[in-house]
Amino acid sequence: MSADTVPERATITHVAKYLGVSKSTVSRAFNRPGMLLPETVARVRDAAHELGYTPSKTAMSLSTGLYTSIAVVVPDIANPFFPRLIRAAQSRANERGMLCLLGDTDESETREATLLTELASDVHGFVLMSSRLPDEKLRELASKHNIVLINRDISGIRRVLLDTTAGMNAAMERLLSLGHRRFVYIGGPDRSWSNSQRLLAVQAFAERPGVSMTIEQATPATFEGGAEAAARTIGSKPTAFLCFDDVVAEGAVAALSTVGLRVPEDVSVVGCDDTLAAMVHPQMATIRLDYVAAGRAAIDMVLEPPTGRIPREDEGDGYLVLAGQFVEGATLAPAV
Amino acid sequence: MSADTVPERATITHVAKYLGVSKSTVSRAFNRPGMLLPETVARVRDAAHELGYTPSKTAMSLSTGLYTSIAVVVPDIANPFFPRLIRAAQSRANERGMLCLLGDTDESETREATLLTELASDVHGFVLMSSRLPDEKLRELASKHNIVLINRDISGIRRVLLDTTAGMNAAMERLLSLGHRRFVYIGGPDRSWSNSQRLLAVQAFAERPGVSMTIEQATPATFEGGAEAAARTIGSKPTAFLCFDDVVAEGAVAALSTVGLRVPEDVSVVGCDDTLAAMVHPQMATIRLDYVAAGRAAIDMVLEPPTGRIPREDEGDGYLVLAGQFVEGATLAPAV
DNA sequence: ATGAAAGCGCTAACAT
DNA sequence: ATGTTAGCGCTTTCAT
Repeated sequence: MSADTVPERATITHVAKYLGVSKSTVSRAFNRPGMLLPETVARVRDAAHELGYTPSKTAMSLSTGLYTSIAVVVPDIANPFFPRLIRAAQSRANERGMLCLLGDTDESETREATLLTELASDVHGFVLMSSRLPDEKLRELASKHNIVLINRDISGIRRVLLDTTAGMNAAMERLLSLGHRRFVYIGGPDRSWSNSQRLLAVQAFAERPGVSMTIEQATPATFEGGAEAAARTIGSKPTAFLCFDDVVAEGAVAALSTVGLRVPEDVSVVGCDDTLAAMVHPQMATIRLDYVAAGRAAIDMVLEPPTGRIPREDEGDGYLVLAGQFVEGATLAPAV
Repeated sequence: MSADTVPERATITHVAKYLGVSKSTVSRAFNRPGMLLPETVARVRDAAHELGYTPSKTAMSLSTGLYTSIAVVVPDIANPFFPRLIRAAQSRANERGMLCLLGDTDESETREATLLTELASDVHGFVLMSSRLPDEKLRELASKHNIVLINRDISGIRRVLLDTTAGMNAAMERLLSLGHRRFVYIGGPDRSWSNSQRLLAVQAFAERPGVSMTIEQATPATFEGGAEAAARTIGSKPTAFLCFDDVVAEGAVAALSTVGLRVPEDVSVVGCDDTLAAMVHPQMATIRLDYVAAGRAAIDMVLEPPTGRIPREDEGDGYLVLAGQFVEGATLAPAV
């Protein structure tokens, strides 16, 4: 416990010498035990255990050209949208014998690009969550590297999409049946795929006869941004708020309360992504996403082509849409 | 974009041949540019750029014995306590030219131990956040590997502690001055250092004359667990709740509301860790932690001894306590 | 069934 | 200032 030097790490050579066998034998005892006498395998394994030998993945990778980690890249790990996705990815990666290298780009495009090229020669592939890179850049990168996208819809690049359209529609339908007519949508990041997708659903809904829809953007898409955006919409006397995500939605609840409007008695509020909804009071109506399936699928996609082959554009494969589901909450009530 | 094969990755040899120089020259152009003619450096860099050459960290590590990633290990990345810590660590690691390998152990002791030994030969060191391993096991591992702990207090092992004692005391003092006398503490995970620490503060406070303290445990330490635990304490007619963390606190708020008690009019509630507090309404009083300092410090500690030297037990060094701060919220009011 | 030797991409003495 | 060589820990032909 108070050693001043780190004990030398046991290598394959140590084990080989210790046993008086060749390095190949030791290697095979782990990778191709079938090639060896069962008894030899046992002897090697025992010795390895005794000496505390663990194969160096670094050396293995260099020798085989096969890499054991997958880089998972996110714009901001503290955004509650990502942790569950990451957990699912990491868990699946482990099941498949892989490690996850985490890259937080701090919302920076250049940081993301740098990360990609720097890591390219040392990972099996990439899972890019909500990438901030432009389409063309992503296309270029995907042609060189093994890349899977989450929540970016670019044809020709393998991707998994957490689609909230159906969930949003269900939520709006429900609000309509509760008598709501004057809606507000508090949007999120401009360039984000999730937001454009949600916006589309909302705009289509706004075409309904008798429905009015005020659109405001939360900048940034945080609690405070949501609160400010919500405050700006109060003039339109809305009775129902749809929000980019749960955090923005909580901000809206706070802003409404500030001007004396209670949720759900006076105004109904719906969040999205189910990040906070189940951990707040009153429980928020939201759109639930299948984070586990998404994270798993992304990892399976990166692992699928042993070589980082990119599917041709016309292939239906390499493309997965997971539909989010509307879940009721205590933030919903009949329109006043 | 629809290539069926991955283009061969450029290596140092390609660049060397392309330029008609030796591999050493290419290597030096990147690592010891001072040794070369400025013009040579430029030529090499241009060629490298042209060929799309990026040095392989894998090869570099194998050659130098220096590893470029730090393993960050957490029991559950979806627990909101960790993401900000991870972000800070990852950001600091980047500043120092390092990568973060993420390990989510899914609360499993064995998984954690396995991860440690498997990764040991391929990373520079480990940051173990809220490790679930027993003290002795941790001591043993720390004697072999370069390990830094977050929120585990084991003498002889370098560690950073997010101490909430002062913050809890301030919170309790504040509640006392608001006239509260009948308290409840909803505790968290049994074996957790954070919980024992909080429990200690609470128990000391309970000694105050006139103060009553009911202690109940949230199992698990989630929204639901918090709600159930809170419900069990209502018989003691408490007016103030202290909770293991913000999530548990929100659960308590929900449970109180179920029995018709409003926060803060009837009961005051204080959370901990500031994970949710600023994103919910009403804003929760909580103990704010310096996640950035903690994450940074942990990385700096792993990086500090170029060799993974463990400080002797009597060294004051390798030990950092960061005191959390009580922050007011809208969940506080005078006792009824 | 096992061993010997070459090589993965890079760095670090040791020349020159 | 640059080139040569050996070697990091492992896998993989190719022998035996």
